[in-house]
Amino acid sequence: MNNLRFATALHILTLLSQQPEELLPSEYLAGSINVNAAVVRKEISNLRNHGFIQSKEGKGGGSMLAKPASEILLSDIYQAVRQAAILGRNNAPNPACPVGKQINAHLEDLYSEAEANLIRSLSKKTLADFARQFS
Amino acid sequence: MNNLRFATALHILTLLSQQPEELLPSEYLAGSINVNAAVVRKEISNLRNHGFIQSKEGKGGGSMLAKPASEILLSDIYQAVRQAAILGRNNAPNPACPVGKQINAHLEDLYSEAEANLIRSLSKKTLADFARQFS
DNA sequence: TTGTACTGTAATAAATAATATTACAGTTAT
DNA sequence: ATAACTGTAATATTATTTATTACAGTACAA
Repeated sequence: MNNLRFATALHILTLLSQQPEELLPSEYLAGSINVNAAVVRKEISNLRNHGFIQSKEGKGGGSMLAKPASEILLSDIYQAVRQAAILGRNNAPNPACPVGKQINAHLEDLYSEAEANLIRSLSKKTLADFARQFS
Repeated sequence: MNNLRFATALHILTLLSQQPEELLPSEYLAGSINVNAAVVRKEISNLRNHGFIQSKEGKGGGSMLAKPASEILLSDIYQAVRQAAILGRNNAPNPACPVGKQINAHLEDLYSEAEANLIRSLSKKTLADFARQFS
């Protein structure tokens, strides 16, 4: 997660939540976020697959929220853009070493637990809570 | 944190905690972890700066824990290798947009809160707790 | 006092990952 | 038809991470 995806996704969703009746084009969203429109469209595609957004093609098209901002948890957004374990990747340790042989299993346990805690804490806020701060 | 540093650091410290009286050379540690010895020495240097490890140069030298494993919290290790916010980086959004102008401040708040929760959860386990699983 | 086995550190290279750019076929409104 | 969009893929660029190499410095031990 040393990347821009969470910030980008949340930015997109915040903008959409402010005009929930409007179809906003990707160029407009990209202009506010200051990234390339193709990047925005790719993230929108992901968020759409997760059911947060619906889009319309063609002239006058764009994207809007597919459900109320109050029903989208920040943990849902996190999980939609999640790519790797929160505490990082593992090595490929030496299986001939007693520690090396077992460490990845124990690291995985630790990572899942830490991530479950993170998700629990993010699930306490909705997109609506986050977006409300901007009005 | 989409990297190997947390896993590497915890692996080093686990090995050291198993032979708390011995000076273990970086080549040996690197062999168990299966990374380059220079990488191990660099991480050791960082962990030493944080007071977890002491090293001895020269023949017969190596590293050992500088304090009991029961006094090293997993959150301390996390903080020693931490490089970026847990939820990722921010964009450089358009300041002409009302959302773009404010979003980074709100993201920072969210990141700090999430990170504080993570640290709290990691602080409940010590290196000794983690290493105990291997015996 | 010399050889051996280490550390500490830096410079560079290589590999991997993330992002930007470009392009264009397909869709819809007018 | 034309214009304004989306969806998606291919490629290029940039950034980040890791590996490699090198070597001066330190300490032990014969």
